[in-house]
Amino acid sequence: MTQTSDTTSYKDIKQTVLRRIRSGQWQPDTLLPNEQELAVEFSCTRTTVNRALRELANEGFLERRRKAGTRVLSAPQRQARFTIPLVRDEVEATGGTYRYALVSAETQPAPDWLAARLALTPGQSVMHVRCMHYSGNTPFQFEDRWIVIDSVPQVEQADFSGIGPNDWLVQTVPFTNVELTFLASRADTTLAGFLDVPEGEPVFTAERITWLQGQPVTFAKMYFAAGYRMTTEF
Amino acid sequence: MTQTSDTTSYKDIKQTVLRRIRSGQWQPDTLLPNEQELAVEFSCTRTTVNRALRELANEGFLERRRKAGTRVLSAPQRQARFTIPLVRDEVEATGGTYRYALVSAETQPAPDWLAARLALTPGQSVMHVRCMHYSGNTPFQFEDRWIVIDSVPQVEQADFSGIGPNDWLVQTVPFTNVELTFLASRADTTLAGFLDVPEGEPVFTAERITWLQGQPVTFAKMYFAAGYRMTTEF
DNA sequence: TCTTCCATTTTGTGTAGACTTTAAATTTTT
DNA sequence: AAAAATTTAAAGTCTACACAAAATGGAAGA
Repeated sequence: MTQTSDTTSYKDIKQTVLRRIRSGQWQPDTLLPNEQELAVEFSCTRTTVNRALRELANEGFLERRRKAGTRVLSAPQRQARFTIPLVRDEVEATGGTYRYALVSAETQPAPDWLAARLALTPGQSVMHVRCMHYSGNTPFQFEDRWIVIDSVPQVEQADFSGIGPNDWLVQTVPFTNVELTFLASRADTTLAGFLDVPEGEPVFTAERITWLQGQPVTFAKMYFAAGYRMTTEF
Repeated sequence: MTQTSDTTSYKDIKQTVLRRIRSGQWQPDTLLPNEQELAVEFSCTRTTVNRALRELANEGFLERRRKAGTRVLSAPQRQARFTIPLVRDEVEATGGTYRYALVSAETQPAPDWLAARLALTPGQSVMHVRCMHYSGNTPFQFEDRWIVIDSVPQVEQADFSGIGPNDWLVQTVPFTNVELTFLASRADTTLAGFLDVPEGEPVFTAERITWLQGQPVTFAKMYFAAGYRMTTEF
């Protein structure tokens, strides 16, 4: 039989399974009927059941193991998905006017802590770029970035006075691997000046390391203005 | 023909497509060949190509639209997936011994800010639970939580002296919806005491609101010990 | 020139069936 | 008993095909 209006779709199955989990009908650790049985129940093929259950497992509701079957996860390992927005988009989403300003850009040998962090050879050349992102005239983010020149030689010709290093990199270098860290740091004198907050103020901070096929490309520290909150729903 | 060792799998296709994107062969905004053409190239069915491309789109590399085709996303909206670990797991993963201590638990009318945040009726009863999570004898996290009694009536009989409210809730109440926020806050006197840090210290903080079918269930603020970093790779 | 409508292309999803892989469970051997 | 080999159940993936749905681009009409 082919797909008609009365066909059970994989989305319906997902919904139904979720409802049963949430209603407590299928408690945590419960073993679900196997795909074949569910296919009979939903009057569809095993393929369709498979897709529904596979996606629910991806989303962290179920655990599936060959031969062992499918069971409801006890502590739903729900994973928050943060879509890291581009600064410009984030500013404009709040109704602000995005403005960018370059603070400094210079080539220098990598400081020891950076060399250690990125597994560089000591003294390897990096471009150090510092810049500000504003929402209107209010500081939004201070960006402190290092770019490994050997990995992105074109960076020596780049002009960061009009375009932010992140935008430039996104356009220029693909990447394979990102390590993202969130933390709370304290505003030192310099940072306090840039962000226009009192010295010692807690500052929400994101660190981002980007690799291209095992080669370190860039390390960025992004300091957000006071009161910044990173939110996600799931 | 059936699946043999020389069959191209959807995983191979994903790899190949990714490689082409990363190598620059398929630049951002490039329109990919359609599924039928790729199926011919990879000597497989369109179904298999479809799965590969669908997953890559889910992962944020491609954008797909009917009739318009599949194209490489210009600014890869890579999404960070944080798996929010249970505190116990997190402590034990670092080799520490997890210890839990209840600080206080009392039923009270919801404070105004909480009622506003959770859309409660003013003065609705909530259980306010405060507790500490330790790694060995080192403070790891201070948890400040409110539980809406109307949504979880059993909470009045719960005993939080031995089990943390989060563990209890996970076992007791399914949930449908979570809002998670990260921010940097400042340690006030109380918090500084619990976390054993100087007053005014920046503290990495997570707020979590949980809903069950539109009903607010719980609001939790989790204050992490000094130096805490939340990291993910993708 | 502008709008409306329609054909066409491309992805989306389903059916039916087969073979593959993993690992749990059982049996056999030591 | 314990270890090794075998069976077997369940998910994983692929083929081959069909129809559905969306949206683009062009044609027809105003």
